[in-house]
Amino acid sequence: MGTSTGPAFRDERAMSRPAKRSTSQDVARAAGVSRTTVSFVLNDKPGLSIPEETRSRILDAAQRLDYRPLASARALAAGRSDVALLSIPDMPIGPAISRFVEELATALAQHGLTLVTHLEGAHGKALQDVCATVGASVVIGFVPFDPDTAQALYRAGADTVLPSEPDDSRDMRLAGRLQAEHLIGRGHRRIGYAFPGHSGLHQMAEERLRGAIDACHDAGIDPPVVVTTDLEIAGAVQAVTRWEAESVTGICAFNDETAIAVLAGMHERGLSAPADFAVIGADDIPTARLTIPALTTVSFNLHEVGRRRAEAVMASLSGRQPAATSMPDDQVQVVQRSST
Amino acid sequence: MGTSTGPAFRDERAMSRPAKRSTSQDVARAAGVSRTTVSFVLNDKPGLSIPEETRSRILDAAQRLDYRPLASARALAAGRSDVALLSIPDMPIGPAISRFVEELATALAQHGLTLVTHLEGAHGKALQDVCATVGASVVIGFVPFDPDTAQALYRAGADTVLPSEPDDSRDMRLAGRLQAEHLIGRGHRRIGYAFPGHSGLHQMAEERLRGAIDACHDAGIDPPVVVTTDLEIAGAVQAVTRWEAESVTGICAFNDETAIAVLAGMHERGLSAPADFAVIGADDIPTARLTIPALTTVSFNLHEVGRRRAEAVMASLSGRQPAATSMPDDQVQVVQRSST
DNA sequence: GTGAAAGCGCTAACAT
DNA sequence: ATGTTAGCGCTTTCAC
Repeated sequence: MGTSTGPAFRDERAMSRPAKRSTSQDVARAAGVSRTTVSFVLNDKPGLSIPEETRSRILDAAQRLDYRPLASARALAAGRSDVALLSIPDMPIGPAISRFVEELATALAQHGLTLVTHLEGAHGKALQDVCATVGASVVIGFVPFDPDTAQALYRAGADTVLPSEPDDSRDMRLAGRLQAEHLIGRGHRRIGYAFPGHSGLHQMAEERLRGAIDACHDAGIDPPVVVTTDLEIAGAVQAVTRWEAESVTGICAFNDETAIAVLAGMHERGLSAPADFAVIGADDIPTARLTIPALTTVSFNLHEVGRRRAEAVMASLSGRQPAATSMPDDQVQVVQRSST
Repeated sequence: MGTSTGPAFRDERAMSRPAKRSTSQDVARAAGVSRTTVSFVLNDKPGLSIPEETRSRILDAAQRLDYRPLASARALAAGRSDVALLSIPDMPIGPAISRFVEELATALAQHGLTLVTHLEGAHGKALQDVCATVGASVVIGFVPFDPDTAQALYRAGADTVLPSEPDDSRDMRLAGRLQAEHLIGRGHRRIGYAFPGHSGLHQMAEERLRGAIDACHDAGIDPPVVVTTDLEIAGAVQAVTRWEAESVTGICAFNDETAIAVLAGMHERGLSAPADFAVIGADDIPTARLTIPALTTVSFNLHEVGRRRAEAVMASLSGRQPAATSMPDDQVQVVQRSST
């Protein structure tokens, strides 16, 4: 293809790396004002009345030059950053979680925060290092961080770390409660609970289980027969066998995937839902409606949950009290399908 | 609870926000040297022979003060950052993807890069803004970005954007090819392809489908009968009906979830695998072994894939050619279960 | 080998 | 209303 005259030409335009970023100085020059004014306009600093003319002239220039403030410089100067870091525990990520992340990101964006996520499952980089590296001013977890970790995060530069306290696990508890109540409402008096095998899920699972236990207690029946069920047929069969022995008739699964395992275990034993056992999952993942039979499950209004979490973040950032959260009724509810 | 004497006391220790971060100045002072030296030691600048004594004195001080360079300052001064940003398309995230992310993060960490991810599904923040905000010097996508987007990313401050060209979609293609070859190898001469309904998946799906088409071509049989199948029973039933009409006997599904939908559609029609149709998925998600029957699927060695991708990133960062990638045989292969 | 000094691009007092 | 100025914490020439 190439002639022997020299490869230099090709390389010239090989990587079309465009013009370098433009600086606030460039914008100032282009608009015929000083950097200060540019800064004021672009951050529309309150308490300043800048002539519409100047303003639009600056905005124009910025637009034209595709100016984008350099994050590091801005952060350094301002002493804060717009980055929020979400730490996702080492757990199987499913559609439920990603939906939540998206909603949270969207909600935070409306407050000017940019969300990025870090998976705890990745080795080689501790959360506080990540926090420092991206200069996050907010770090958000699924469950409260233990004090040491939180401390480390603050030292790594975080302004606020959430969730700070118990409050936020209410949704989790509620899911478990709804599951059990649903089963109890349909006449089941002896409940089983399928607990996930994956250790990253334990904390969350404890909360959901707690909710189920509470519901049983309130209904005056025995607490659920808890059996660990990982995502393998063999284990599921064992679990099912155990429940049979205990005369269980309704099973709450930690989540939909665990529920699917239960269903598989039942099938293996020649049993089927809802006749032999009623089973209810949680999270309402897309495949929940594709199981045989379709899975009754607890569905979260992720949009609302994300929004609420974002509220909490903003409140905490501005030192306010995280406004009393609305009743969660519209945030989580069971969707009845045929497995119960 | 509080007396009227004043709430000040409680607030004092309410938030145990620890001592402020220590600066390189602090370390310098504590070690009795200048900031320069601290910087040299901590970044162990090459070509400098600093006495072991001084060095350890500094390292000690840094340790003791839990010193962590401020990312924004470092980035500003050095003109580069250690942040890599992975953009995940708007698609249902599953265990496969999260595993990949973890592996990639781990591999990159070994080269000093910190990976964070951004979900495209989140509205309100364009990728280039996120890139700028976190000061990423590397942006990684699943499929090559279109030129405009890539351009925007460079302007947003990225040093390198990947994947740059076709190359990286080879794994995708290969998955489709393996699916089809598996079916063909088992005697099927008329193949169906279940294409995902979710638009975020299309690009990837095209690649996989391409691989299947190639395989059919190589085997001298007709290309697959492609039917879009989203994650609903109704659609799945239609798809199955179509395949019946076309005398298809083996079905490649874009991924395991789509395969599950196919299985559900078949069940609804009173059909079952592998007798009526053989079906093969892709990704080997945890629930693939829990379907009825257990799903034959294509499994990726995510560890290897992640590592290779990290190599490519490092190569591109240092301007090198992305070393010829090893044969992919050990990176993707079909795992035979009972649905075929 | 180590330190002094000059910025990196931006924000925020403080002038004007 | 706009410009001047002084840093933010760090890296990195360039002298010593």
